[in-house]
Amino acid sequence: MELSKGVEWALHTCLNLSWIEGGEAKTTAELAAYYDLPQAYLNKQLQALTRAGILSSTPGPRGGFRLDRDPEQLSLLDIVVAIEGRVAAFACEHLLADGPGGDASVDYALTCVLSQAMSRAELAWRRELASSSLADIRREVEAKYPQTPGATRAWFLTARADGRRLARR
Amino acid sequence: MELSKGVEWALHTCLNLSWIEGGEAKTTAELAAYYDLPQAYLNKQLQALTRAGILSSTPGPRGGFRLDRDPEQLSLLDIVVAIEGRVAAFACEHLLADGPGGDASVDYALTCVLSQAMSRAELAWRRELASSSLADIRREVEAKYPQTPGATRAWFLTARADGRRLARR
DNA sequence: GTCTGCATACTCGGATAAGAGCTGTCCGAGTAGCTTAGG
DNA sequence: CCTAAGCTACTCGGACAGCTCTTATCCGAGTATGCAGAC
Repeated sequence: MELSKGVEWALHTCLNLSWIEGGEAKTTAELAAYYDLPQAYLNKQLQALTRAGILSSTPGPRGGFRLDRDPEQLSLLDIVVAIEGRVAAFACEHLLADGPGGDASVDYALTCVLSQAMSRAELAWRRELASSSLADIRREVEAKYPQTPGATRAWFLTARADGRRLARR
Repeated sequence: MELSKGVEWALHTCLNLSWIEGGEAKTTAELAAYYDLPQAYLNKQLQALTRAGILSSTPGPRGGFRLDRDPEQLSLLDIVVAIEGRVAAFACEHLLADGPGGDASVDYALTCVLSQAMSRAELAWRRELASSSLADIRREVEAKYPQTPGATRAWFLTARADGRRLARR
């Protein structure tokens, strides 16, 4: 039970995109170069975010990705689910159905006490992630590290200038 | 991000063992037959539980596994960790260290706001699992399905009688 | 009858394959902008 | 000089391998039991 690395990348990339906000799209190459990530694989994650309606993409020159949702309305859970697909689903259906006195017509996810306990834990996890919006994170970072937004913006400006070099990676 | 099937098996098997309690050890074959599980693979999970000090094992004839800890002192988290090993650890260390202004000497797991948010969620999950002991689960099952403990005990008695047949599986 | 030694069968334990999913990579479809030729 | 068509280069998107971890299996080490033989 390990989270994909893509989740980490997606979270930080969404945060960076929320600071850009020039209405300007950022390419996979730029976003990957920021953290020195494999370009093509990050692109795969960005595709997933686009399918989920979190980012919007435009092909061709001057294309790239931009944030397509209000950070206030974008929770960490949205991002995690977009990348991971399904989340750890724990259900005892087959187990109890195959045991003595098992009944295939019963939904054991609802009756099994252990299954319910595991679901409560999973729910607590989801609730915690759903309670933090990207805007919350942004505010917290700005409070702790006031220079971060400006530094990030500046980096991406120079990156645009050096675009040709980045593309060679 | 999917939990091992072994977690589910381990939870139910520990619950069953807590009902047996005759001081008598149950073999992998018996425990596996109860849910019609692959014997050798369940054995692997039981080994992990033994290494974690949750079960105790005795080899040879009349051997098997028995619960080696007070159900009051055994949380669901203990069992999950025993099977899964490590739990979903989310840390942004390498990511931020490789970014602009990254510093290899900084522990970003403590400074990164996103990492902290993810840790809070994981903590909520662990706390929820740690708050349920096996004894709690047992009490709840006995309240909802009073006949279950007796039925389980009875099944394992006949299984002992039919031991030879089970071993052929 | 009782004790001792041995053979037997049984159970766990770790070492060993097969499959699924995550990780990483590459090339094609489509588009914006530049170039160039014509009016 | 202005316009328009074509070309170029750039970017996303999905299809294609490599690798780690989960799933599944098998055989060997060690032990309690039952039996046989001696005292």
